[in-house]
Amino acid sequence: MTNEERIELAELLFPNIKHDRAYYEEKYPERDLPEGAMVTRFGPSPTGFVHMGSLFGSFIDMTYARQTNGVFYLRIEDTDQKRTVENGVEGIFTDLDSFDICPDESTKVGGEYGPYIQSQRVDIYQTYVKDLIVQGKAYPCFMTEKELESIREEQEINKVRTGVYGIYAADRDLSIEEIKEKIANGDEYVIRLKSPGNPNNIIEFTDLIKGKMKFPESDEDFVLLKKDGVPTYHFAHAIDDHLMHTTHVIRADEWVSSIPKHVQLFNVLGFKLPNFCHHAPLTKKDEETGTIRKLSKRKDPEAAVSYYEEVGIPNDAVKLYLATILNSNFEEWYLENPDKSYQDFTFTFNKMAVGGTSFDLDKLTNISKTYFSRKSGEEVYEETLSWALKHDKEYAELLLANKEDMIKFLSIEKDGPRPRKDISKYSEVKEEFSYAIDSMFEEEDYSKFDGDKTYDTNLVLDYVNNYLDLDVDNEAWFNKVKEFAEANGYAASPKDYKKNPDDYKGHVGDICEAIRVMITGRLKSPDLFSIMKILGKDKILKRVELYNKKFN
RNA sequence: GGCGAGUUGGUGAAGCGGCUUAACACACUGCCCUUUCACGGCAGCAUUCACGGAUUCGAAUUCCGUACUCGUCACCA
Repeated sequence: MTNEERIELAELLFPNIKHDRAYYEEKYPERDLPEGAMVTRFGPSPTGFVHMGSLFGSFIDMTYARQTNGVFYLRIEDTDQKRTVENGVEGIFTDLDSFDICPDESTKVGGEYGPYIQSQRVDIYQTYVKDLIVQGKAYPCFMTEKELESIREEQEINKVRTGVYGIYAADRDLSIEEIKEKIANGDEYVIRLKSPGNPNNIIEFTDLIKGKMKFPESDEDFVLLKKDGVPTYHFAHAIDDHLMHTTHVIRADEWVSSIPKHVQLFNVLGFKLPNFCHHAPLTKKDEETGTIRKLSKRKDPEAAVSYYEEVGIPNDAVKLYLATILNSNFEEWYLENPDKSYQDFTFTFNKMAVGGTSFDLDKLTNISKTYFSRKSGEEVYEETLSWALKHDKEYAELLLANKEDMIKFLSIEKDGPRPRKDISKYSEVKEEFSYAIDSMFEEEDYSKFDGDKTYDTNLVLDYVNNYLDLDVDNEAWFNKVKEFAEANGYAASPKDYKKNPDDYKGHVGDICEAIRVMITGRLKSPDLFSIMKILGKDKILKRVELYNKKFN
C-alpha cells in the first residue's frame, strides 16, 4: 500500500476522528510533580464486587503515591460491555471508601487527565489507531470466528504456537481495493497490530518486584480495536498510561505474560515505557484439594471486601494486615513502633513477595486482637455501636441503653501496659460481654457456662453479705477474699493448697471461680473485682439468686 | 504443550556466597507469673532450605537437569 492509500484507508475506517495525536499530547502534558513522585493507578472493571486482591492492589497504589507525594488515580476499565454490571462503579467507590482508599483523581472527584472511564475515551483510542493505520503499523482484519478457530486447530495439529502471526495473519497485506470491497460487503472487522517482532529475538525486561526477566519478542498481530470500535485491555493500557502519565504500573502477576506485547506496543506508539511492578496474587490453600490457589470470590467469602465489614473486623485491622503482607519487614517494624501508623513506614518494592502471597485469616485475627487491645473502652464502645447500628439493630439498642456501664466493662484492664487481647471482631463484643447487660445475662441463663461443677450458693451468699466491700482497692479486696477462704476451710493461696490438698476444701481460686460463674455465667472473664464494682451489691445478689434457682 | 515465575518448619516468611549450629511473627506444646481468663516471661517446635548434579576452600544463597505448584496463551480484564 502506498502512503496515499493508507491515508485513504484511515479516513475510510475512521471518518469521524478529527483530532490528531498532537492534540492529545498537548491536552495532557507532563505532570508537574516533585522528583521521585510516583503516579499510580487502580483500574478496576465494574463487575460489581471488589475482590480482596483488588483492594490489596489499590492499597499498594495509594501507599506508594502518598509516600512519594505523587498522584493516585482511579480509572474505570469498562471496555467489556458484557461484564459490566449495573451500579458496578458505585460499588467500587463504596468498597474503596470503606477502607479509606481515596483516589486523587477519578470519575467522582475529577482531574485534569480525564475522562477516568474508558468507555468515554473511545475517540482518543481511535485517534491513535488511525495514526497507526496511516503509518502502516496496524490493519483491519476480517477473519471470522470460524477462520480463527480453524487456524487454531491447524496450529495445534502442527504443534506450533497458536495465534494470529506471520503466515497465519491472512489479512495483513490486503490491498485497499480488497478492503473497500469487504467493507462495502458489510463484513465486520477488528484492527490488529502489524507486529514487527521476531520471536527469535530475546527481550530483557526488569520488573521492580520480580527483577530481570527474559522473553521472546512478540510477533502476534493482537487486536487493538474490537469490532465494536472499543479497545482491548492492551491498547487502552498503553494509551491511557501514557496520556495520564502513570510512572508505575502496579498490577497483578497475571499480566507478566503480556509484557512482550505491551513493550512492543509502547515502542510502536513511540511512548516511553513506564515502570512495571507485578505483585503476586493473594492465595490460600484449598481445603478440598490441598493445593494452593488464588483467593476465589466464588469459593472464599473472605475474598469479598464486604465480608470484613459484615463480620465486624475493623478496617484498620485489615489495612494493618495488608501492610504486613505488602512488605515483609513491616510486621517487625510495627512491633517496635506500636504508636506509629502504617503510613509512617516506608514501603519498598524489593520487600515485596515474589511468589504467591498467602492470605492468612489466623494472622488477620491476631492483628485485629492487638488492634482492639490498644483501643480504649470508650473507643471500642463507639466503634462497636456504629457497627451494630448497621448489622445488629437489636444489639445496638441494648448498647445505647447501657452505654455508661458498657463503657466501664469494656475499660476493664485497659489501663495497664498489657491490655487483654480477647476480641477480634465487633460481633464478638456481644458474645464476650453478654454479662454486662442484665437482660442478655438473664436470657442466657448460664448457657455460656461450659464447666461441669456446681457451686455452693450459700457460701457465696455468705461472702457477699458479710465480707464484700466494694469501696476498697483491689489488694484490700483480695485480702478479704483470702480471709473468707480461710474462715471456711479453704487455703488462702493455691500454693498452700498444693502442698497439703487434704487439709483444705479447696483454695481462694475456687471461691473466685464460684463467684465468677454466678455473676458472669462463665469460667473466664476480665478482672473479677472490677466487674463486681460495676455491677454493685444488688445486682450481684440477684445473679447469685438466679444461679440458685437454676441449679439448686 | 509453548512461554514466564515460584518451591525455606504446622502457617506466613527473613535470608541475596562465609557473621546461619536458618531471623521474626502466627499457631501449637510445656513451664513460670497469677484469684480466673488473658497479658507477659522462658523453653520446645527445619542439624536443614523440593530432588539430583555442577562451580567453589566454602552454597538455602550461583549454574544445569528433574519434579511439583502458580500465572498466561481471547474481539475478558
